[in-house]
Amino acid sequence: MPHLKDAEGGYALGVPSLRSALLDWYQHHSRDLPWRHTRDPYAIWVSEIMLQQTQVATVLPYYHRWLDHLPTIQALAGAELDTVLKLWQGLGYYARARYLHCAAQQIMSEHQGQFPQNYAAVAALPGIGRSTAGAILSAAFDQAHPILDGNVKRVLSRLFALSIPPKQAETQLWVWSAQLLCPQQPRNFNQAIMDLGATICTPRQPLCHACPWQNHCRAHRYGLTQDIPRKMTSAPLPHKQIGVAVIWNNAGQILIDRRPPTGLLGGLWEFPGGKIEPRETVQECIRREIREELGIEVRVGEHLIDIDHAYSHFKVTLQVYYCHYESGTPQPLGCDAIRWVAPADLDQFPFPKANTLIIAAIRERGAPN
DNA sequence: AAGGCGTGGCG
DNA sequence: TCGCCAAGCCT
Repeated sequence: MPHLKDAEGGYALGVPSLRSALLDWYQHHSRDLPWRHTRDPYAIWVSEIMLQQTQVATVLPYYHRWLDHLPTIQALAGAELDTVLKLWQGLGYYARARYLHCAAQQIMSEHQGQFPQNYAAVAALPGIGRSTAGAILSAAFDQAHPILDGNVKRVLSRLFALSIPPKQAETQLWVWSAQLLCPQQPRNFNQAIMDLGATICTPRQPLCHACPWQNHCRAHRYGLTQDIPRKMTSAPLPHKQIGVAVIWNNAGQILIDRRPPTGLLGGLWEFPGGKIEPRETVQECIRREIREELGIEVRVGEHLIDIDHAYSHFKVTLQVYYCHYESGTPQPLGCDAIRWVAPADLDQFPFPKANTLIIAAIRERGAPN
């Protein structure tokens, strides 16, 4: 298959020359990344999961710390979920950590503790989709499976001057990625095309003068690199007001709860609270939420801090108040678990980012009067 | 099959 | 301050 057609079917690109140009470029311009120094499928798997929707610089410290604490599939499978989430704290998209944990246990029971080497078995593991399966199998075992991450989508969209958003052309992009993939050097080719997207074919101000595919690239030829890939228009994010309670008891402890095991921030600990309803004061909201979620009565005291935070699909303002426990026995009505914790022990639990700011504010303010 | 799902860096 | 974007997957 010597040539590829672009989206309109009107042009042809020479596959052998594209492959060799990219592989030659990669020989001198590859990034030195820690997961490229190993063939251990576990380490490569961990890196690929961490790298989903997350940049290399963010992943690096998490990657090293993770492998220090959980160096093998067996270690991960035997760890507590709290330990796993604590190692993941701050990386976001926490389902990734839950899937890693679950998949490790699955590998222990179904694959004798050995990471599977065939595509169907790998893609069947939770958290591993088509692209991550291809990335792991090509990186660890040099198997010829295509990948399609954000880098590859952007590179191919420009190479072929794709006129619609990549989201609407997934099938076409997969075909291009598979047809371009070099069957003799799948590991190097997949790593190379990702490096090309990360260092040359960047989202803004691509460095076309240094690109091995400059003379093949339709977007560059037509002066469209700034306009491709085309982006979907998105609605503005809703903004919610949340009342949050830092509830103290007479022993100087604070009440925290663990969120339900799935969904937003699933399995993480937090300070209890909830959405402020229309025509409701923050204080009323907090008393109501604490009654509904924990079954206890509290007195709302001094204001601690307001925290603005943006999630992937909405924004929040957390209005945080010190509260005092008054009556009732705390029960996990709207959550997974609850605990009274000394302020010094809060660090032991996995909290989402916005809640770590609350912990810092508690440390500054100290206990209420 | 769209929408849910975090966080940090950038212009 | 704000919106956009980054090595996607699951339901």
